[in-house]
Amino acid sequence: MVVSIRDVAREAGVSVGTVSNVLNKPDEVSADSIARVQAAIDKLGYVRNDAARRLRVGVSSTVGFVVLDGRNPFFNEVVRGAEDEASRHGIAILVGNTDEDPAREQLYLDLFEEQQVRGVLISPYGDITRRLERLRERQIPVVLVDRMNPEGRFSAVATDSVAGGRMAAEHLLAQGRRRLAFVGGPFDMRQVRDRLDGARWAVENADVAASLEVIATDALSVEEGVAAGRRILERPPGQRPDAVFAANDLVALGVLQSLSAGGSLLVPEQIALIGFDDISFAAAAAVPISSMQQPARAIGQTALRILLEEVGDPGLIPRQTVFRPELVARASTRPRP
Amino acid sequence: MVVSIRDVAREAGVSVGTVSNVLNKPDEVSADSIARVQAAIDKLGYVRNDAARRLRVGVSSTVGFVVLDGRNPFFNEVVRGAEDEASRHGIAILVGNTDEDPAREQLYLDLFEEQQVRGVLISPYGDITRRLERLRERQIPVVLVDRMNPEGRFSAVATDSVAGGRMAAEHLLAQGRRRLAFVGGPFDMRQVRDRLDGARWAVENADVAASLEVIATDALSVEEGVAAGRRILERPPGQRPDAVFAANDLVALGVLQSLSAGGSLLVPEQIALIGFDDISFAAAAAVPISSMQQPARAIGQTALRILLEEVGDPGLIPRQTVFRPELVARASTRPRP
DNA sequence: CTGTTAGCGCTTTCAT
DNA sequence: ATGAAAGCGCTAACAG
Repeated sequence: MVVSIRDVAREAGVSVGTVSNVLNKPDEVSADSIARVQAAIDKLGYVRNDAARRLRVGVSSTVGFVVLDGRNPFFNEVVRGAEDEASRHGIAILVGNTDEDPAREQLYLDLFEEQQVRGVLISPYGDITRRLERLRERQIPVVLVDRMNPEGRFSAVATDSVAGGRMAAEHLLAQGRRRLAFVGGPFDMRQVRDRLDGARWAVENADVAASLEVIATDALSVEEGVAAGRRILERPPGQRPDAVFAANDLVALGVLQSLSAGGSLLVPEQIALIGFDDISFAAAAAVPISSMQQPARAIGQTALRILLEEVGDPGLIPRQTVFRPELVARASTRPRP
Repeated sequence: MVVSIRDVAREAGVSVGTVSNVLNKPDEVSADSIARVQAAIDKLGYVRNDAARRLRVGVSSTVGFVVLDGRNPFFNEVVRGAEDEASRHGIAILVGNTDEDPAREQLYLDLFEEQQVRGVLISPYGDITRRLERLRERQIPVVLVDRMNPEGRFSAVATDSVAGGRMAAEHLLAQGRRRLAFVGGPFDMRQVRDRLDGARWAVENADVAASLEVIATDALSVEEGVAAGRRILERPPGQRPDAVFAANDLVALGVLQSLSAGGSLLVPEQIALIGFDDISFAAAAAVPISSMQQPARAIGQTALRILLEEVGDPGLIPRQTVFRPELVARASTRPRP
């Protein structure tokens, strides 16, 4: 039923070694052999058994990518970037979604380890340095994505979230806003803390008197954004912030949705709004949303490139690649007339 | 360096067979052995070598999912649904993006076949029945996603695109629109043809005199939608359609973006607009976009469930599961005042 | 350049 | 209930 390299060899009238060489080192084989083996492969419909190959060689040609939120277009762009780079090296990417669930994070890491993936890209949720170190002991390099690794134990590719938070808040202040609110959470997500820290710094070091309150959410989702927006609406108008910095665009979209429900349209006249990531849907929103742009595609590409370099040379010193976010100002933070 | 079942056996003072049994059939092993093997596993940090296991048993615990467009939130929801179901069975999903490229479609199918995945979910682009049949010959079941298989050779889970197209057009007609335009393409995508066919049927069988023109795009993307919208804008106002049915929400978002560029805001007053899929961003658009909702999550779940059933019983007769799309009417198709 | 052959680590008989 | 041993399909080392 199942065609093995043996069958191909018999059909082509050569040895299994030759067939293997045709597959792996064609230049060490005569043209004649190549032709006959190819013919046999086509005739028999042979497909190499990757398990056997891996058992022998010890590594696979897949890279695992543990993603924080598979429904966030930002991450999909990052994956896309990694994929682009991977396909150039004949590598496929196995994507595992954790949805901010540590148990699933574990599950996928275990799976990848069993599968002896060539390397792991991960946008980590909790603190899993230990787990990742074990992977590396097993010769499986790890590159952190969308998150720095201050201790420098792992290579990381990310955007400078602190700078991004600062720039976002500075932009709001420059537009004349003074009562800022940061909407986001949970705070055990490093990116969230960093963005808030940056914003806080900007407010504290501003030339003008301004305040920053925190409106915490349970996740970075549209739904949580909607809920946060409602909480703002419930307040008497005088006590509302005059600007909202959402931890990412999904939250921003949610906030916008509540704030403009019923045609009230408070944005940007009464409340300015800025998000983070600059997903493509931010520009198409009811009120085009300002955002801190991250080079998502480039992040994915770079991460994969570094990963492959570490595969090639395990002794490589981990390096941190930091992209600078860029302000994309749109209608949602236009100054009041 | 790398810990094998042999090392565990030695450490625990049992044979490799027993270790294997502890791992796979714990009830055929004495409690004492289980305890000692467990201890040894923990101490040594043993991780099963999936390649060896697979070589022996012949199947893996992954399912491949060949996706048409990884950046379409609709597909991400479908993947999510499949993942939910998969994680319940200890199965991981390997996602491959084709971006409507037949070559990449091939590539991923080859890869999955080499990897002996447990089964394949696929939203196919071209006609690859032959290729899929070969997979099935190799005991790899295939379930089509988001696309029916009229010949009934494969199980399929999809939304009734013809009905959806019909309902969308009927809705536009009911809002008093008469000059409809279908924006979408390419037409070798089955879903696109079906949606158009449904719309055409509705127009031809309407009580009123109405027309339907086709504005073809090269892909179902926001960019292509933008381009199509521009072409509409270039016409003299009298020759523009008074309603646009976009083949999916990405295209609809693009069309909306051109039509409302420069603050002209033709939607819905002059041109009504409806999309397909009801991705979450449709509701948050500049003008909330009406759409034909597909139960994306349920589609993914169902597809995976059927796939696993076919894994268990390869003789199963293929079945077609069809969901009915639901109209979600929003501002973009509000009747003219 | 080609053929022969030894395992990679695991599961699964088959004895015991 | 446990141990011994065969062998899954492949690659790489070696001999020719």
